[in-house]
Formats: sequence, C-alpha cells, structure tokens
Amino acid sequence: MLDLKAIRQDPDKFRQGVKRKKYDPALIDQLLEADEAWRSALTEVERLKSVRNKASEAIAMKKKQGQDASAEIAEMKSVSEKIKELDERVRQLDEQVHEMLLGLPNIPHESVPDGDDENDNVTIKHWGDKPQFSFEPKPHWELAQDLDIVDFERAVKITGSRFVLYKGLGAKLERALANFMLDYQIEKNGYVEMFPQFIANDTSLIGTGNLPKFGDEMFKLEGLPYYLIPTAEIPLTNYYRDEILDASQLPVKFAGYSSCFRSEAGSAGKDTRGLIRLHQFQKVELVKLVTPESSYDELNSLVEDAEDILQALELPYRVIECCTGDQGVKASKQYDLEVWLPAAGRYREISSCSNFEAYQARRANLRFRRDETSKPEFVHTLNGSGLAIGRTVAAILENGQQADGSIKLPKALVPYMGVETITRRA
RNA sequence: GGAGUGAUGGCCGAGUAGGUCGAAGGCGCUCGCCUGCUAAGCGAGUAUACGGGUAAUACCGUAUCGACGGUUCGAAUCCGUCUCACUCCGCCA
Repeated sequence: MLDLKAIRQDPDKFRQGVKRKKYDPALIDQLLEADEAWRSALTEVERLKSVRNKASEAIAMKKKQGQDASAEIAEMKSVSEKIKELDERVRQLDEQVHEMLLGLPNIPHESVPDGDDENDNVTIKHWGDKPQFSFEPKPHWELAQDLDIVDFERAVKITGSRFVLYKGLGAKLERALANFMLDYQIEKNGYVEMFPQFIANDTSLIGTGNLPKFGDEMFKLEGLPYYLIPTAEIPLTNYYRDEILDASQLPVKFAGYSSCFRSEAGSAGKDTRGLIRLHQFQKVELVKLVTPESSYDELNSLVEDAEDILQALELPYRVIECCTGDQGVKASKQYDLEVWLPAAGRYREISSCSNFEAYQARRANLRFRRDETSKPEFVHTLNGSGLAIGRTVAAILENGQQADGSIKLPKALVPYMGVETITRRA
C-alpha cells in the first residue's frame, strides 16, 4: 500500500510511478477524488459530533441540577440522526478509498530500468561455467524417472496434474536441500530459523499484498477465510504484524522452510513437464524487516545470501535486474536469480529477491521506534527465495548428469546425502 | 465437540442504579530537583489513528476500554452477534 498522504502531496510522482509499472495513472486521480469526498464528509460529521458532545455535556449538567432538558434532548435527536447517516457515508467512502489504495501497485525505485516485459530485464552478472557434455543432456524429468527418484504418474493418481511425489534418493535430496539451505543461512548468514504453518488467513494475505487482487492464484479452504500459503513469505512477514519493534531488534532476518501452494491459474500449457511449475513445491524463504535507510543495502546482501546457495551447489546462474514491467506488483526493486538448465538450454528463475520498501509494512502495520521518545515508523520489508527446492533439484539433475544417467552431486550435499552420486537402484 | 469464566492504556489493575472517563491507582519509562557515590525521596510528563491547521511545531476536532451491530440526547458501563484467551470434561498425533 502506498502512502496516501504522500500521494496527496505529490500526485505526479505517483502517476508516473504507476505508469512505469504498466498501470493506468488515472487510478491516482480516481483515488484522490474519492479521498476528497471522504475528507469533506468526515469533516462535516466530526463537526456535528462536536456539537453533540457539547450538548450532551450541557444536558448532563442541567439534569444534575434538577432542571428540565427535554428541549435540548429533542433537538439533539435530529442531530444524532444526521450523524448516523453521515457516519454511514463516511464508512463507505473510507472503504472505497482503502480498496483503491490496496489495489495500487508499489512504485519502482528510480534506479529500476524501464521496460515492458522480461525482454527488457538487465543481466548484471553471470557466475559459474556451464557444464560441457559429450552426449545429449537429458531433461531432468527423464533423468529422474529413469533413476526412479520421482513419480509423476502416481502423483497424478493421488491428487491430479501438476503434482509430484519424490521417492528414494529423490525424497532424500529434497530433504537434504532443505537442511543444507537452512543450515547455511542460519549458521553463515545469521538468519533465525522459522517453521511456519502452511495455512494463513485473509488478513495476513492482505498484509503481504496477495489479496485482494491475487486470490485466484491461491488455494482457498472451503467455507473459511483461510488459504494455503503460496510462499513462507506470508507467515514470516506477518509474524510481527500490528507490532511496534524496537530499533535494536532490526534487522529481523528469518529463514523459513515450507511447502508452497499455487493454483497456477492462467498458466495452462506452460511448463507442463517436470519440476518447474507445480501446485505444490517446497522452498526456503528469506525474509527481512529493516530500517528504511538500510533497505537497499539489505537487498544487495539478500541477493548475495541466495547466491551463496547456488555457488555452494556449483550451479551456473545469472543475476537479472527486473525492469519496471516485469517486477512483481509489490516490489520497488527486484532481482531474479536464474539457474542454468542444460537440457532446456536456458536459464530459469530459481530465486526472486525484492525490496518492498514500506508497501507491505503499511498494509501489515509493521512498525519500529528509533528510541523511546520517537514516533513509530514503518519498517521496510524484503524477501527472497533461498532457494526454490524443486527447481534446485531440476538444476542439480541436469547439470550433474553423466553419460550413464547417474547424477554427480555437488560436494556440499554429500554430507547430507551420504552418497556422491545418485545411481539407479539395482 | 460439551460446560464455564474472562477480554480496559507499555505492563498490572480500578471502574455497571449510563452523564466532564482517554479512563483512578500502581509499575515501568522520560525530563528536572535533591542526596558527597549507590539506593531511596520529591516534582512534572508519559497512547494511537484520522481530519483540520502550521514552513514545521503549537494548537483544535473526532474516534478508540477484544471486534461488529443495536438501544439512548449521551455507553468502558445496557442488549445482540462474533473472535480470541483461560479452566474443566470428551476426543485425538
């Protein structure tokens, strides 16, 4: 959510910001119009309430002295009715303004490159050497099925399409990656480990910006205002919702492992094979709550924290700075990490790291106080995947494959896996 | 799932025959005083949001005693619904 007061003060800045985000700048003017109507109604009803309060006091005084106050009471009766009507109008207008505000995207940081879509993103870094094969590299789903470490067909029987079940060393690889990623972030980068619930209520989802606009991307529990979380960002960012933190608590750094559930509405026909796009996947998510002045430095270090994992897993990747048109709606600035998938012959997003500035903090009422006497201020929130585990499995399989179909594992995983290669069980 | 109790400011805790209650008192905290150190003592202050106002303060107004709705000229106080917490019973990993 954007700052309404800031929009009033400098509408043009927000018209342009919204436009850069590929939203209609007229939204700002509509908002200001509704805001104006709300404020004038509010001023009027508050004036009437002031009248009423004074009259009530006078009535109380008269009664105490045993005098008759029926004239005043009769007069106030009509005032009260008017207040009731106006109160309702104020409520409606307030709701309208609030909804419009919730529907607006965050505006991009000035440093973000302009662009329409992913083609305008800027590659800012490459890391690692793409593996060279003396044979035609296989896609990860073939490797996995040949090794009998995932089962797509039976997963469909159990649930439906876009689900997968890991088996044997595949299941162990999932678990090993989760442990490795968590251990790394906790021990090396100072994150606090969190294991959240996988179901969150609507208020939490409004707090992070997934509602009201993106309800159809999530699975909702029937008859309840509860959703399966699309990412651990939801519980971790909402952990301190409606609280005022002490400045000494910042930065808050959480690393949380969870399953993530996405309905993948509108992606029919895309990435239908393999581990790339599923209704359920697991992920280690990094979330930070920081002071406003430090948030861009914190974004850089967040990207590095995610890169650490890719480097430790010896996976070639590149870092992309997302252009204004390809950023998430909530983000002020966003970097994506894309891992190399040799069989596909392309890079795929494996982590997305964003600074939301106060966009989420304002929605979730996440504040901090610099010292005892200062006013509460909104924190800045950031998050990034560290990493999406399904796609990491895909990358390890495709990059580590050998001529005989076995998989050479990254050294960092050997202690977690107990083997150096994944081979087909006899 | 059944039965009961409760929800007040940063914390504890008063406050129901409705009327200066934003709310007594205590603790904590901030500032000042005092005391050759420390402790104690004394005085003052100490919520949040929104609107108006201002260069910014000041200031003015409104709202907030779990949430929502109702009664009333007026509600922390009365009525209804909901949420949450605690206790007991049942059930379960």
